[in-house]
Amino acid sequence: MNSKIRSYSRAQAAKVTNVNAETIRYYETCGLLQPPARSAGGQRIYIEEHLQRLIFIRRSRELGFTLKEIKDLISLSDGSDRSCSQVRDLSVVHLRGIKAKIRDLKKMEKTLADMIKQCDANTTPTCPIIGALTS
Amino acid sequence: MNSKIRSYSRAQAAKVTNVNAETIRYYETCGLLQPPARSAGGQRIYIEEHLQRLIFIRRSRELGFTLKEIKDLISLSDGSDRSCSQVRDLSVVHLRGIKAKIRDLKKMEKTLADMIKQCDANTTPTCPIIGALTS
DNA sequence: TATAAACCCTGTAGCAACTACAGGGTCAAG
DNA sequence: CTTGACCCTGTAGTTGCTACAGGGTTTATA
Repeated sequence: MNSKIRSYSRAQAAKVTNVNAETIRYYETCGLLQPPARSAGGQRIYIEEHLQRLIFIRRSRELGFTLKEIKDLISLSDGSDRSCSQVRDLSVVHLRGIKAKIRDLKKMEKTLADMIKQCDANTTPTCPIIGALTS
Repeated sequence: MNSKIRSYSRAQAAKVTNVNAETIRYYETCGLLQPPARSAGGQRIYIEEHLQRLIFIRRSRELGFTLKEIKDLISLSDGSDRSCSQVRDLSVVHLRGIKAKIRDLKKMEKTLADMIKQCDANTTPTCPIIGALTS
């Protein structure tokens, strides 16, 4: 027993999660990150749970989700008083959007891969990347 | 012959591309969209090429790319004086990022799909979505 | 062909999501 | 017990839009 909980300062949390230290504070004011405990002197003390959520937020942002959408997604897992059918409906909506994003990214992926192949073959690169997402 | 080029007002372009009319003007000031021809009265006249680029920009934004990154991607195809190896290197970098995004989205997709299945089975949803992108 | 509705122009101001100070307090290593 | 690295709050700046305001243009229609 006696398992100590590892804690982190803001700078440490920033380093581990790769989220800017100021941004961490911002997410707290937005209600995206639950306010952490404070030291006697008033400094924030983060734990693993905060780090996990920060990583989730960062990766979701990188995938083009808005903070509102991320709040929505988080609320699916934070035990808020939501009925099973509400969870289902919200999930279905987001799942549709995610599938569309995967489709678009795969088109881009193919276009770039082809472009690299062309370059490797030393043929003139026509680089038709715009076409990838217009059809 | 005598094939007429179909042209569009800003509002028409906005409707077709699903990009806000003000945003279209913004992209022009940013140098993301080439300035279109103007009517005698000074109003912008867009053609197909503009619409294609606008759709590309919108979809890329939805996928989390910054305007700078999009400018970069566009420059791969606009015949700028870039060497084949430069095109290759830029493509490789972006390809890596795109593959990572696809991986993350697939994790989210699986998590949400599982959640929906759970809900359909009427079991208590534990909704572990945060875990999806933390590992 | 007059005239009104619907659109466009530029410029500027507002919003979301950060990011970066300023001016001061806290903490821990030496 | 000091000194440097960090933290606090608040505010101001940046990016990427988005929405006016005040005026000109276009077009449908009477």
